[in-house]
Amino acid sequence: MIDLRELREHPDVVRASQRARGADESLVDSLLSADADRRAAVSRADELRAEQKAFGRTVGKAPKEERPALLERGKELAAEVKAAAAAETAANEALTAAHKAIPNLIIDGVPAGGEDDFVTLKTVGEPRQFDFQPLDHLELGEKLGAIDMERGAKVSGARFYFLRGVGARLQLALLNLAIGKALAHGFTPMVPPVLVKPETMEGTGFLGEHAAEVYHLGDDDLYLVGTSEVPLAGYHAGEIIDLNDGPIRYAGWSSCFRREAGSYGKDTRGIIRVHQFDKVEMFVYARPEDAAAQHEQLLAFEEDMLQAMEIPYRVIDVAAGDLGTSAARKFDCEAWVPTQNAYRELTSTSNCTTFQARRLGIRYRDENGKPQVAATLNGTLATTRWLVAILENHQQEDGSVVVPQALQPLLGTDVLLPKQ
RNA sequence: GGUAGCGUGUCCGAGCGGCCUAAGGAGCACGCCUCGAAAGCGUGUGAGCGUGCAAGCGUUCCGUGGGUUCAAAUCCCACCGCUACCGCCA
Repeated sequence: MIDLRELREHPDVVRASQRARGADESLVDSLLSADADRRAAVSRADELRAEQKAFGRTVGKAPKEERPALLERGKELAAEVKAAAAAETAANEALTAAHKAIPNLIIDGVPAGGEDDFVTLKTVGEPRQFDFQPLDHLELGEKLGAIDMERGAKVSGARFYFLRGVGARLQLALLNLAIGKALAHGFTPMVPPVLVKPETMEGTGFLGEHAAEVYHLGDDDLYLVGTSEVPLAGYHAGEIIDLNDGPIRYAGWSSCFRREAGSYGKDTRGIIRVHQFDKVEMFVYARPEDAAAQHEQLLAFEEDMLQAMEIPYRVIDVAAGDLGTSAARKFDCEAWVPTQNAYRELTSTSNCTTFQARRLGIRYRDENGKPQVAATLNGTLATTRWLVAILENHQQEDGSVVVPQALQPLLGTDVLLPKQ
């Protein structure tokens, strides 16, 4: 949720943000009037409650014979207070609805427009020229005995898979490397719950436009997380955290679950787009003034991992209309996938400024000891999808795959060989 | 899953219908005392919302949500959590 004080003082900034996102500008005026309505309702209810309270005290002190008359007036007051309280509740609900309808304010410099209006910030490495016909990751994975989609489908359905043998080991090595690097950067490793309560899922903003993406267990009213961002953001919900020693940073390792509703027919081959995958995710709580610098750092850590995998990639500044509700800015790293002749997203880091923390009630004390809303950020350090880029970019003509140097100690080999 | 007990401020803990604007203690902060410290003494010590330039004022918050009442931390109902015991279980 955006800052209402900011909205009252600079509604034009909010309008401009909406415009850049291609979102509805009139929502800004709806929110302004809902805000004014609520404040009027609060004032009225407060006044009536004060009157009732004072009156109630006089009843308590009054001599018995005067009470019946006073009780009469008391009942009237009670009815008025009840009505005013109901009006206040309604005004609050209307405000919340209008408030949730507006996505985060974009940061200056974010490109306007939709999915295709991103700006490429840099390109690192050269796409490799093959002197043979490269295989796609699934063919390679099958030759290596690393990926089994058919049995994944047999056991669980479409978009499920087994990683086996060197495939399973490759993923474990990759995620371990990510955790090791995170640890070296001062992150606290976390293995979070992957089932969360409605209020946690709601608070992180995933039940808005992405509601159809989320698995829900009806019998228990719990949600399967699509990223450990959800439990890691919920971790400090409702708390006043201590940021005096700098940002609080976690690296979560979890399985992630996505329904992939609406993506029928897209990326149906292999493990690019699946219902379940594993991920190491960075999550940062920071003072708002430190958020932009933290964002740059998260991006740098992602690039460091990609470089360790020796994969060509580019970094894009995602356009406003493609940011999602909570993000004020988002950088994606896209790795070169040879058989698709395209860059595909491997990491995504978002600066959510105070938007997510406001909804979750995450605050810190400023230098005056006053509680202030914190900023939150997140970024990907490694996922199952990385295997696609690793396998394809490092394949050799005989179907073997060279292991990136950084993973060799973890795998105990410098090359993965096809099964005979 | 069942039964019982319990959920109060940073923490401990009293309170069991109106004087709760929440006792008392601990902790913390500041001041006095001291060469310095401890002890002692004094003062202060939450969050949200509204209003105001501000000091302040008003209101809400005693696990959560409903209800009873002129009036609820206090009574009633439901839910959640914790603890103990019983049952079941990888």
